[in-house]
Amino acid sequence: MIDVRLLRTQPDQVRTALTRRAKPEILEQLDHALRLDVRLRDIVTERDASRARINELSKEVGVLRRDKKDAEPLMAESRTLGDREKVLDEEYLQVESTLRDVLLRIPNLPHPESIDGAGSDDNKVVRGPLLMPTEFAAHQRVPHWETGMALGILDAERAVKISGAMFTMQRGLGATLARALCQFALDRHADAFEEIRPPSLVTTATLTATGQLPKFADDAYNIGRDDLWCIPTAEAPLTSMHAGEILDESHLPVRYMAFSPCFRREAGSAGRDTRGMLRSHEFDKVEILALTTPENAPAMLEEFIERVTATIAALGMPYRLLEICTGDMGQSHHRSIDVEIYAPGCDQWLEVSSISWFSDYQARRGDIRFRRDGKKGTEFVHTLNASALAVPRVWAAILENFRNQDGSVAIPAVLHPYMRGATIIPTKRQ
RNA sequence: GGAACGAUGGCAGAGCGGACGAAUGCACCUGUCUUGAAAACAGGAGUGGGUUUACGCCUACCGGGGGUUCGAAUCCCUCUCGUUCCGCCA
Repeated sequence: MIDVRLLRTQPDQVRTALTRRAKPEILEQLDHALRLDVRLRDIVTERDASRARINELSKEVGVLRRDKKDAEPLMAESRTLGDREKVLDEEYLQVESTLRDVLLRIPNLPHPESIDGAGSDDNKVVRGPLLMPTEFAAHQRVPHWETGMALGILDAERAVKISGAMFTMQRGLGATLARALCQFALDRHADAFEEIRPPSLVTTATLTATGQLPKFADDAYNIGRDDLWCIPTAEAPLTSMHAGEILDESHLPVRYMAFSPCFRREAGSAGRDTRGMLRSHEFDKVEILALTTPENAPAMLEEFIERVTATIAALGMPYRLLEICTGDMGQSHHRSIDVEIYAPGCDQWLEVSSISWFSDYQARRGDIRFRRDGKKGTEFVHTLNASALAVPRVWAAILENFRNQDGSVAIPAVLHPYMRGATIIPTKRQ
């Protein structure tokens, strides 16, 4: 959530920043919020004054009563004020919830260094491609779904039978490989991040804090009967761990990592990437996350970029980094960098990690604050997170990059420790 | 799922219609004392909102929401969560 005070005191600054997002309707929302804010403050002022008078009266009534004097006129005045207050209260609640709803839908201010652009075509490659061979062999130009089926490690048909379209299933060494990727990613960051195994179902408040709700409700699975949501990423539960808390500065940064399943309805993407492992309703991911002070956030972003890049590079596949432009950034994002791996079989750059800095946007929604040592008052923390590794796309890229001439697939050396001795996924006949 | 009890400041724990933002203890901060520390003594200290150039003033907050009342931490209703017991289960 953006800071309503900033909007109130520096409306032009906020307007200019959000204009960069290239979505005109945002500016209308700003004006709406501004109008509601004015009205809300009027109500609060009148309501507080009324309360003050009631408090005064009730004290006087107490005194008169004790002295056995007539207090009825004061009581009558108080009753009248009470009636008025009730009316104001109702309007306050109504205006306040409308304002909150409007504010929750206004996106974050982009970072000054984020590049301007209208959509994904304007994203800019800022590093790489690295580890890119001059050319790929013909046997690498086979899409992973064909290789996966041929090797018997991917069973898309049965996944569809069990769960419907856009679900997938790995078997045998394919399943082991998927789990190995998780274990590998977790181990890469265990030096600095506490491992969490969070719940996969969370409350509405939790998904609101990170920004998935209320605006993107259609993208998430809702368990209406119990008012719970399936997490689209571990970012949601990890961020909300400290919701409503005031942390000591000395405890920052807080660093967590988690393996979790991720559930996405993929509303609006029907027909896209339907084959294979590139887009599905459920997938596994290892996420890293930090809560930090505003001044330490840029360094944390750099650290996240280096950590994720090093993890991906260790797998030995071609990759590049993209700076996401203002028009393509997610609602909560202040700045984002994507890591993509090249998959020669389907000839696509696959997004396997998104590294994001949310400034205080999520912290304000989730009410996550910190207190500076020896200082009064509180400030909102900054949140950052990154996919350490998104399993299915990396899995797919491995099947394409490391496919041998005979159709078998070599397993990257860094994963060998997690593969029960396997170094290759052999063809069925072997 | 059933029953009982509970939820108060960083923690512990009083208060059960009026002077209660809330006793007391611990922890914390600042003084005095001390070469320094401890102890002792004195004092200070919560969060949000509104208003003010500012000192400040007002307001809300005793798990959440609603009600009764001139007035609610305190009475009533309701929800959530916790503990214990029973049932059921991985």
